[in-house]
Amino acid sequence: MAKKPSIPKGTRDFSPAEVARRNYIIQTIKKHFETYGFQPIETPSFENSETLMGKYGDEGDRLIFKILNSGDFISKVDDVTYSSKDSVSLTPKISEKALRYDLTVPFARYVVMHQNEIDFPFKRYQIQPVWRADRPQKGRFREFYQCDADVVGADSLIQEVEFVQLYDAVFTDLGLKGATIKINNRKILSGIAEVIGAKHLLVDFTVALDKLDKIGEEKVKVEMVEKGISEGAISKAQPLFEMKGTATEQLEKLKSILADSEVGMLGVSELEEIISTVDMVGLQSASLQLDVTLARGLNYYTGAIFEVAAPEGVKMGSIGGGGRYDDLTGIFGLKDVSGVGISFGLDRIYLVLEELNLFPDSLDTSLDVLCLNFGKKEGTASLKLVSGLRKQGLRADLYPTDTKVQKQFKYADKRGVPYVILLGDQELTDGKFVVKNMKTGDQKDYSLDAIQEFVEKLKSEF
RNA sequence: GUGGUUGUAGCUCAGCUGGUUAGAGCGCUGGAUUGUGGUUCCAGAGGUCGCCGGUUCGAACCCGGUCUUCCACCCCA
Repeated sequence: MAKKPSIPKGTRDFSPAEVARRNYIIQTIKKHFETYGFQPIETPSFENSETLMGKYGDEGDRLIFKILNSGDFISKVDDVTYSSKDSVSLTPKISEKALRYDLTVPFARYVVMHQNEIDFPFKRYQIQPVWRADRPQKGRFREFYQCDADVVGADSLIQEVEFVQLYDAVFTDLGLKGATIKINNRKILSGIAEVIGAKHLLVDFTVALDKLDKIGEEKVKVEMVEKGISEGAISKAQPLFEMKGTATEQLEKLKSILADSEVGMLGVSELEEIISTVDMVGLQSASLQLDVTLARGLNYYTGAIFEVAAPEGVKMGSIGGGGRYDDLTGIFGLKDVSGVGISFGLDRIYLVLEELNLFPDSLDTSLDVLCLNFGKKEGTASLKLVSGLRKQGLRADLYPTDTKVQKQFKYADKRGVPYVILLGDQELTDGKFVVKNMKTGDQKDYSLDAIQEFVEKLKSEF
C-alpha cells in the first residue's frame, strides 16, 4: 500500500468553498483594477535566475526557489566547484531558472522586453501566484497569490493618489472597514540618514526604524548602534521617535529636521501633495496615515511607500504594500522609466475576511436548483426541464440516479441548494412540476409549458 | 537560515508516574420514514496513535532522527 500522500510545507489545497471565496476576492480586486484603467498581463511562473537574483537583497536571494537544471547537470560542474561544497558558487552551475518571487521584477523585465510595443504610460495588473522558500507561519505561505497593479512611464503624483483611492475602493467593496493605508517616502528616509550623517547605512537605519512599533524605541536604538550608527547620529534622529499628531503636524516637524537635505525636503513636499490631494478627494472607509517609521524592505523603492494594515484587532501582517520605484527597469537596461505600484495579499485578505466574518452568504450557494430523479421516464423529462433552466442562466442540476428521495433531499440540503424540483410520474401526467423551497419548506406547482414563470420568480428572489 | 511548539477516527480533542481489546462529541453509513431534507430515536463502520529507528518484559506516553503545524527571530503579502 502506498504511503499517505502529502503536500509540501507551506502549500495548500483549496476546497470548492474556499475557491469560491478566493474568487470573490479576486473578482472584486480585478473589477476595481479595470475600472481604474489597468490591463491584465501574465508572466511565466519561472524566470531565468539572473532576472531575479540580486533584486531583493541577500535575504531575498535566499528565499528564491531555484529550479534544478535538466539532464545530467552534475557531470557538467567542474571538479573544483563541485568539491568546494560551496552552495553559493555551485548553485548557478546547476540551476539556471527560479520560481517567481514577486510580480514586480518580472513586470519590469516585461516592460523592458516589450518596450517597443507598449504605449506609455502603461497601466498593468497581474494576479498570479508567487513562491518563497520561507518558513511558513500563519498568513505566511511558500506559495501565495499577489494581486499587483503598476503604472510605468508617468511620474505624476496623481498616480500615488489614485492608488490610495484604489486601495480604499477595494477594501470598501469587500466590506473591510477601517483598513489603514500607511504612507511614507523613501526620500524622507534618505534625507534623515543624510542629515544625521549615516547615509551609507540607510538600509540598516530604515530596517531598524521600521521595528519601532513592534520592539520600542530603546531596542531600535540598540539595533542601530549594533549596525554601526553612531550615538550622535541617533540622538539627531530623536525627533523621529516622537512623531505624533496629524499628518500636517508631522510634516511640519519633518521640514524642520530636514531643512538641510534637498532630497529630504523633496520627499516632504511629495508627501504633502499626496496627502492633501487624497484629503480633497476623500476616502470611503479606509484611512491614510503618515508613518515615518514605515520602511519596507525592498530596496528598489525610491519615492512613496505604502503598506496596508488590517483593521484594528486583527492580528495579521500587512495585507498590501507598494510604492514608487524610479529605476526598476534600469537594472534591465531601460533608463528613466518611473513606476509606481501596489499589491494586494490575497491569502491574508482571505484570512482577515474570514476572521471578521465578512464573506457574503451567497458564496455558499453553488447550485440554484436541484431536480430530483424518479426514474428513466421522469429523468428524461427532468433533464429537459433542467436544460431549459440552464439556458436561462440558472445553475441547475439533475440528480444522476433515482435513489431514495430521502437520500436525494439530504444531498440537496448538504449542497445548500435553495430550491428542489420534483418531477415524478404524477406530475408528468399532469404536465407540471413541484418546486420546494428548502428554507421555508413551502411547495408550489408550475406548469411544464411555462418554466419562465418559475425562472422569473427565482431571479426576483436573488 | 536560528530557537521553540504541535501531530491520536473525516473534524475538534480526551487518554493517569510507560501496563492488557485506544475513547468522547460532531460528522459518516444504514434503519425508524417504499415521494420530502434540515429536528429526534436506534444500530453500525472507521485509528499500523505523523513516519523511521532506539530503550524496555511491555511504548500513544521515554530517547534520537525526520516530516508537518503553529510561534518568536530573520524577512515579508
